Amino acid sequence: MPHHSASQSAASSSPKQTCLDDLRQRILAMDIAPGADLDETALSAHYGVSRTPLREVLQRLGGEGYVTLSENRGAKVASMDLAQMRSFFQTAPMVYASTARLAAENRSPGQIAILKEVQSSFATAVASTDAAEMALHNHRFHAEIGEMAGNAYLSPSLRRLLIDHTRLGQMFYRAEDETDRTAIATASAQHDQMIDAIEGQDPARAVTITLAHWDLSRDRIERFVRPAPLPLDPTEPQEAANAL
Amino acid sequence: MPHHSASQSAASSSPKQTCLDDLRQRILAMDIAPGADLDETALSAHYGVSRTPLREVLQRLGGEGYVTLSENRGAKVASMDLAQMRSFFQTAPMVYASTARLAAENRSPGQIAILKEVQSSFATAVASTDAAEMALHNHRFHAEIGEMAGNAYLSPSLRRLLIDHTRLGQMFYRAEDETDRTAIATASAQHDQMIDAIEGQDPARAVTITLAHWDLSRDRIERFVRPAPLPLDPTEPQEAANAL
DNA sequence: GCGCGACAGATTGTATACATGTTGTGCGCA
DNA sequence: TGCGCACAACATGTATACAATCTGTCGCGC
Repeated sequence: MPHHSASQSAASSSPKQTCLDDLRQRILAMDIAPGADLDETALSAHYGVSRTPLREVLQRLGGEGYVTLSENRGAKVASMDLAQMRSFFQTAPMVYASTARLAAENRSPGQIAILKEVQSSFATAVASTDAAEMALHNHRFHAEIGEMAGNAYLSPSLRRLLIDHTRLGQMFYRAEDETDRTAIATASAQHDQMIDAIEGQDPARAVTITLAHWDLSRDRIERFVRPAPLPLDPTEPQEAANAL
Repeated sequence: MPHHSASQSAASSSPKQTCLDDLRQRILAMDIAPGADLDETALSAHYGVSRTPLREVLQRLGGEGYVTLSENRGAKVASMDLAQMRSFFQTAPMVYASTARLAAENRSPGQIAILKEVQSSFATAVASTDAAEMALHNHRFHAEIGEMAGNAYLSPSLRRLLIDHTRLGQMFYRAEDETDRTAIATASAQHDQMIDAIEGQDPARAVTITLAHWDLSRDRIERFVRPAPLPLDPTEPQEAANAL
């Protein structure tokens, strides 16, 4: 079996780093399902590293919240049970808003440049309707805002949130109907507004836009979790029922 | 050199687990200073494990925020520079308050029992004026409230905050004058009140007490960072200057 | 005398072999 | 036929040997 090449540009880093990055990406893209076991032997063969560095990678992914480790029972991809969903919706707006505020206060010009580039990649993915790429670039976008915030005490929670948000977002970006496509366009426009607010060091506006962005995302996710009921009158278009 | 035995009861766990727990404890107690390098060979000899599991322990501590890892340059104990202090003070009240609210909402009876036991140990340490034990039991107390909150997205930040709060607290608990001793007694009383509020499922009260607890702690820490100036009139007692 | 480059020691990173523990299977027995 | 125990196959945990990288020092040349 040939090695699974990382889809990103990442050029010439060590095989261990490649493995780390690729596993993160595959988990985010739900290429590896939540709850799946990660077999050390298989993965080490796959990435062409021995088990020793691979296990270190897993330990690290464990620390970042991508996987859960249990003694003598290996690593599993972090699950996304419904009990956690409640926590997710409770916690996300607070952490996102705080991060946006801090990013607007502390951002450096170099970081603005990076953020714009990431957003450009995101827009490209949107144009090409590549769901996985959208979700991944959206992840990078928000992770970069986390970097700007420069708060070592807040970022661990932000990272944990973004993992599951990205995985949930796969469903969002994969959607095909017109309403969803509009929502994605809105989300992209909000990214541009966020860049503006952060670049202009306007914390209040950055928070406002971020919360609007969150509301949009939350609505889409909830719509997915609780999908449109079948129309009571089968002759009526489903869109109407969905609008409730 | 004999093995550094873990001071806690932890009985018969594996040497690797002992190593993990002991390193955490020593970092929290500032027995290993912030910024100190951790030598793999020396530590593996010290704990009687080989470098392989020791490195996994370090990876894990890295994920938890106890140490920072850099490529080909080993592990260092997480530093506590002044740039981060600002973030610490900004972030702590929000995270602590949110955690307290959730703990009051979600706590289970079994967890209440644990919390009371931890608080009992804390009170014992206070009575015996053992600074390191106070700080460690205080850590466990707040970590247990984090468990009660049961929010996987908030707890990473809480854990990161508690690490540095405990390290800063070493100074607090070590203090010797009457004012500080009163503050410690107040802190302990607040713990009892927090248990009450959480047990009674009163989120608002839990938050109020938690914020008061934070304010007390913050004042003590600031007092330490900006110590009392030498009295302009050397004949006057130093306490007066401190009161400003 | 100062700076630069090469070497040596030390430290980290990786691979492989082996030990330990877990899990599934099949046989025997009630 | 159903339950339980033993064993085998497999996966994880650990140790040791080796490779690669970094760091400090010495010596050479400018």
